[in-house]
Amino acid sequence: MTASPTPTAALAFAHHDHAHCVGEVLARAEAASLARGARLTPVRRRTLEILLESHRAMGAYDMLDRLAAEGFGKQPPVAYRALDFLVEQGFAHRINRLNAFTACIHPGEDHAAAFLICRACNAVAEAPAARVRAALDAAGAEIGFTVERATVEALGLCPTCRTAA
Amino acid sequence: MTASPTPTAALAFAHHDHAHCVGEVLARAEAASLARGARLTPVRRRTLEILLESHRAMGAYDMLDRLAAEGFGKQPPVAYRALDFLVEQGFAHRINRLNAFTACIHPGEDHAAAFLICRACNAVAEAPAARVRAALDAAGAEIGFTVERATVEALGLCPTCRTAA
DNA sequence: CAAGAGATGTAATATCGCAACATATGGACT
DNA sequence: AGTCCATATGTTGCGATATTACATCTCTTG
Repeated sequence: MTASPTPTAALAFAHHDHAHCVGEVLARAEAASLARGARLTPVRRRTLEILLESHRAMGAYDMLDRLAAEGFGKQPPVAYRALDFLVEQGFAHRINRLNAFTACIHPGEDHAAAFLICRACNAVAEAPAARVRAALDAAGAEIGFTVERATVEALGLCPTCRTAA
Repeated sequence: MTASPTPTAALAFAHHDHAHCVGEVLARAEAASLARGARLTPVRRRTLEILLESHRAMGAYDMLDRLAAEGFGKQPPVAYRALDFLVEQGFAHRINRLNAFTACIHPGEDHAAAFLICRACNAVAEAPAARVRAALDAAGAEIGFTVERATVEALGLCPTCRTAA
C-alpha cells in the first residue's frame, strides 16, 4: 500500500491561493524557527517546501524518494527526522490513519486541527477544531485526564464525491 | 517498538468491576452477533476475551502470540482478521497512535468514543465522546464534508501520573 | 582553536500489515 | 443424505512502515 493519495487528490476541498500556501507559510515557518531558536536547516526546509508544494498527504517514503533525488540522504531516518522536526514545531501534522504527513495550513496559530479524509478520493482537508478540542478537554477533565495533544481524524465524503454519488 | 503498554498499565483510570467487563461485555457481544447474523466463532470470541481480560491496548502481534499459544493459527492474518471483525462489529476499537486494539467498554451503544492515552504510563481510557463527535460533525458540515467515522485520540497525563509529577 | 551539542548520513533490522492461495466448515437446497 | 455455495481458517510470502546504533560533519560557544 502506498500511503499517499492519488496524484490528483487535492489537499483542501475549497479553492485557495496555492502560491500563498507555499510562500507565506514557508516565510512564517522561517520566522517562527528563528524566534524559537530552532534550526530550519536545508533538508528540513526543503521537506516542508515539498509538503507544501505537493499539497497533499505524503508518506515518509514518498518524501524520502524526493529528498534522495535531490541529493539528500537515501535512508529512512532522513525523511523521518525532518518530518518529525516539522511536526514538533507545528509546521506539519501527522495523519495516523494514512501513515502520512501534511503541511500545516496555519502554523503558529491556535493549532487545534481536525482532518477530514474523503474515503472516495483520498483528499485531506485540515479543519479548524477549536470546538472539538474544547469538547475533548472537557471529556478528559471529567475523569481527571489532562489533554496535551489530540489527534482528530474523520473519514467520510467530501462535497465533490458526495454529489457524484 | 512494542505496541502494547507496560504490563501494569490499566485500561481505565477509574476503578471498575473487572469481572463485569469480561462477562457482561462478552455476553452482549454474543447477543449482538446472533441478532445481526454475524458469527462469533471460537477465534473471534477468544480474541475478544483476551482483549477484555488483558484490559489494555494490545498490538496485533501480541494477540497473535496469545492465539498461537492456544492452538490457533500462527500467522499474522489470524490475528488481524479476528481483530478486524471485532472492530467492524463495534466490539473493539483500533488505536492508530499505538498500532493497537482495545475492547469496547460499551458495545452496541451510542458509540462515539474518544481515547485518552497517558504518555507516562501508557494507560488507555475510553471516554464518551458524543459532544466531541457533534463538534466534529459541525466542523465538517461547514465545508460540506459528511463525517462517517471518527478517530479521536488524546495524548496527555492520567490523574495518577499527574499527581506523581 | 578546542570542546560540546546538534544535525546528517548510513547500515542493518525490527515491526506492522496485507494479498493470494489452499483447505476446511457450516448451512441451504435438492 | 448429498451437493453446492458462502464464509471462515490457515499458510506462504512479501511489501510498507519505522527505529536503533553508529560514524561523521558542522555549527556555536567559550
